[in-house]
Amino acid sequence: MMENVDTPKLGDQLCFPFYLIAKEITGMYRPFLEELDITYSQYLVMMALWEHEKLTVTQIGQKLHLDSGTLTPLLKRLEAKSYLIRHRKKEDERVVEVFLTEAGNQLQKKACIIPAKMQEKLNLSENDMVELKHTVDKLLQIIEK
Amino acid sequence: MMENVDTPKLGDQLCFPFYLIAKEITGMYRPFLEELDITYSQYLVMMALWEHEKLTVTQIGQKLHLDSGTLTPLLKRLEAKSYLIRHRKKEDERVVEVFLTEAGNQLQKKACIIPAKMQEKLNLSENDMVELKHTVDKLLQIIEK
DNA sequence: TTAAATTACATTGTGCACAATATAATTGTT
DNA sequence: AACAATTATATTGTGCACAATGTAATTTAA
Repeated sequence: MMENVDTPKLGDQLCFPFYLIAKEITGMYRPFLEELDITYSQYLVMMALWEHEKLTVTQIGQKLHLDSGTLTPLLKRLEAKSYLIRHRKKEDERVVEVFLTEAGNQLQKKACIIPAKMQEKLNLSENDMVELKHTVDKLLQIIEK
Repeated sequence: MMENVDTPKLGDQLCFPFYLIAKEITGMYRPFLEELDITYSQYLVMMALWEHEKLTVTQIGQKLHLDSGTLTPLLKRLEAKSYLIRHRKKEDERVVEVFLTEAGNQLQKKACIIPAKMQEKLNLSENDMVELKHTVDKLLQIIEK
């Protein structure tokens, strides 16, 4: 096993399965999210706002590991759909605060079914789910060291 | 645990850690791949070619789970760097064959160190590595059902 | 208190990823 | 042989993801 270590092969490495899984999982979300007219990344932002209601761009970036180059246009699209409002803070005009709107709050109710739908699609036992989450969180800690 | 199941939260779900891990891992490859002047996706294509030398666009797409909309421009960029050559098959002009060039073959020698460098960066025990690969491959099978 | 450094976003440019559509060649059917 | 269906790739358009750079506001320090 692992013969010919000096040739990088698709099947040998950890990176490729993770790349694939991330793609496949976001693909599995797509049909559900299309009904809400949002993308997967937009869903991540909305989840952050459902938990906090008001966040600065920097705070969202820290939570999602995204920079302003990604977030600024993404937030503008969510604002265009009126799921949130952006405006600069009075006390410090450098920071842009992002507020959940009523429409954004309503969206949460539609989104509630998504986790259950996904769990159904994945069809993992509660046990496998917990184990997998544990493994993955451990790896995340290592990576974020 | 898992209180308040009807609100999708970042921390509760499997999708977000996988999204993060995939991003972080490709980010870890970036400095090594920059030395070869290729991106992570281009590295995947090159790995496929190092194993086979000649592949059609469809075959590459099947291996990497990518469609022609992604592959065509990507392959053109690799061709511009002269790591591969594309041309249509004589017997069936619909299919484009992709050939590894000598420069592409030379690139493999530079790439050989990458897996070891990555393993070092991740700093996982051989045991953790095997266990993780097993978990991940199992999930991939479920997803690809 | 003014210059320098830092902070927070925005902008620009490159490169995926994928849906939808287009095009051209081949294959299958009658 | 002629037409329809299929196949393989290309094109177009949208939306991330991220590096590099720009800009304006704030903070720090001499």
